[in-house]
Amino acid sequence: MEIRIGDLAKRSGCEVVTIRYYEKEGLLPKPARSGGNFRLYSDVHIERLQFIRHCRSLDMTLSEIRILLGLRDNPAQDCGDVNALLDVHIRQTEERVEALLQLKRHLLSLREKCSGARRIEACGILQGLSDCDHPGCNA
Amino acid sequence: MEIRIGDLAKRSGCEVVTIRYYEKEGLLPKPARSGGNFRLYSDVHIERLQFIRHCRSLDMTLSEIRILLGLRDNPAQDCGDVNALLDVHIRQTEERVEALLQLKRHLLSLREKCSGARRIEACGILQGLSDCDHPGCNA
DNA sequence: TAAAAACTCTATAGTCGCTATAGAGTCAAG
DNA sequence: CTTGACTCTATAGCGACTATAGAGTTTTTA
Repeated sequence: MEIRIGDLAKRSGCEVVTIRYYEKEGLLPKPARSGGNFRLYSDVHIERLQFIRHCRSLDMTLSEIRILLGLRDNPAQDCGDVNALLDVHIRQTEERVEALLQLKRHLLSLREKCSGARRIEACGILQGLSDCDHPGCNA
Repeated sequence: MEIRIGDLAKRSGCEVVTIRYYEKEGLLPKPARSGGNFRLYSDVHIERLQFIRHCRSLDMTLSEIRILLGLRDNPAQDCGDVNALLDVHIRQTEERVEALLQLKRHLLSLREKCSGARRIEACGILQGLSDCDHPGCNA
């Protein structure tokens, strides 16, 4: 059963252009072509694209996904590398959550500096933004 | 007191190229030039760049910062817009934290599928990544 | 004083993961 | 047989930088 790119897009929940982009990036192998030069995809492509999209939904980068696909294509290897990649990814996610929570605390404290509407020149928020406290800044 | 771009970079904790980029983007006004065509910055530029860097450290986009700078340059206006911009930013931050926590839960459950090192073809993680459960995917 | 090192200049291309556009070709239904 | 939906390639744009090349300027060192 061979399907065209539009059907593959619907099945996988991503855009036609994105599929062509994955092909250009070497994540999806080049499919067969019809007489009119349309791409024809088979089950192998469908499953592989779903794998890619699932990884993307987990916020993995395309180069991480490239690595996982490479591992997947060599099934006799040890899967310790897969675990390691995932562990790194989990740790990065935790770090980003921490950074964002810190950021939010900072934003909330800034927001408290202006209680109501007044003139810009008296606004505590803008004044708070001028005071420099970020790393590397020697003001 | 006029300083050159390298000193401004050190003071503000950002790179020389970034300062030139901000100038090109209209966030920093064009500075005076020395006889040898070097940029010469004054206190006004220093303070403005610190404002920009502080906003960036709060993860604001350059267009948000452009708006804040515009408000700052018109001090007679009402500062309700500043508050509104910040409120939107805080809400976006909360949403991103929520999304990342969800993501982390997903990654952790995936990680549990592989307890130790075995052959790739038996690895529960890669199999978990093939099962498709993300929105829009009809697999 | 001259050479070397450090700094600055402009202009251009690359990063990532797409998204958008233009202009042409292919195919199925009315 | 024409309309409309689909597909093709190639190219440019997004945001916020980063990197590079090649030239000019200033400061330090010998």
